[in-house]
Amino acid sequence: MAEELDRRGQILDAAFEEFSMKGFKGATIKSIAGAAGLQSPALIYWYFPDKEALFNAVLTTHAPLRGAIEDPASMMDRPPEEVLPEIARAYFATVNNPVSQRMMKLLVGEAMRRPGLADMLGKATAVRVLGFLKEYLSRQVELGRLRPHDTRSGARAFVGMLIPQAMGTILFPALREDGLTDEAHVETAVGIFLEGLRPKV
Amino acid sequence: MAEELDRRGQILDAAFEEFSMKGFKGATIKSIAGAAGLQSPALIYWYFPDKEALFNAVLTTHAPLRGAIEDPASMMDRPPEEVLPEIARAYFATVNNPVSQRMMKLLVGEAMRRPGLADMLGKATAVRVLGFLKEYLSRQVELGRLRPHDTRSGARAFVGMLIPQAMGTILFPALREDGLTDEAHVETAVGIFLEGLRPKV
DNA sequence: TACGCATGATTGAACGTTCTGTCAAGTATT
DNA sequence: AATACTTGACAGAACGTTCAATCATGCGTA
Repeated sequence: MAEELDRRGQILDAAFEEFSMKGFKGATIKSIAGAAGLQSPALIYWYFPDKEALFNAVLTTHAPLRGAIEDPASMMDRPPEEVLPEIARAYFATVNNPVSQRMMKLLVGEAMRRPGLADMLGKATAVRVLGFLKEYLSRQVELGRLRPHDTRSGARAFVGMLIPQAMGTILFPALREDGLTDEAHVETAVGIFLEGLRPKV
Repeated sequence: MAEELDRRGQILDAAFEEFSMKGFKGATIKSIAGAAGLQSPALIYWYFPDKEALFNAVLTTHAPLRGAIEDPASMMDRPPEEVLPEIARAYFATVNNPVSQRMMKLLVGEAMRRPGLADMLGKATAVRVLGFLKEYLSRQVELGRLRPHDTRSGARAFVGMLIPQAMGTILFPALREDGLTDEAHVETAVGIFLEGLRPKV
């Protein structure tokens, strides 16, 4: 049978699903085994030493959470009118990816109770993205394409502007009821941001 | 003894602490009883029918989560240069309140796995705040104090700009390492927003 | 004042269930 | 026959919850 080929992968997939839906405590070895189509939960212990190890394996397998920024270096000198919408669209693309959605739910839900995970998540994602954006904004200020400002703040402001719309897809469907599309939001938000930082003449 | 007066309150406080730290599944009746200084977990069942009811009681007692907006009606006609920083500061004030922090951790952590709670949270908080802001921005456009734009987007952008800085205090301490203060961020972010929506001459 | 008693509050022990993790025995494949 | 994998049964602990028994307190009655 083709589907029996990778038992480990089967278990990992089921565990990912279960953990992201119910959390670490809420998902049980039995429910994971059931979701994986195993006849006995004991089989999980053949592939993983314990529940915690399975959880970590799930985390690291799906970990990449590809940075939305493809080629940081090449972006540095391109104008913000091009780069910022690109970043925003890449951001919404990952947010709309079902696998990424599950991963975010899992990470955020669990990070609340695992300071170590929160720290990792913060450093790996937030700091890296904000860090790049800060560098980029500073460079654009240098080039005279943006008004001088506190780029730490600018970076936060830019990614932040996208967050409520993203939360609408992940967590609060009620937010989407006014019908604002991602694309429309990108245009307006990026417009406000660029206009707000346009160099004075 | 004064502290023995309100057993129910004692249990609620302990449960709030435990639930917010460990989540619904992670917090046990025994650990809550211990935190409340009870000799026996059984006593909890004198005051609450079961664990779920205790959880709901915690939620509703601490529920208010006071809207950061004091008097919506009076704000509508005041200029954005005044109103927006006020809202932003009120926002950071609640974010820096330890009780609110615990409540947010509890709500966010649990909302990931309780669609009903997520929906309530979305409607009660997000939609209300965004709704008010949208109205306010529309009114200011009407008054000619802001450039015409999609105010659904504008509202999201404004509250969003504050979120990354807020996450730094609640979830990702690593974010604060660059030393940006709330006040500095409010000034820069509000500045970008206002400049970005300044009416064309 | 003294006594019997109702009532709310509290306790330790116990119950049934569910959980993680183990084990010996099995099957298939090489 | 040896190895890799799979299974049902099971041990031990922890879980939420129940229960009978106890305590403290105040009230009515003699």
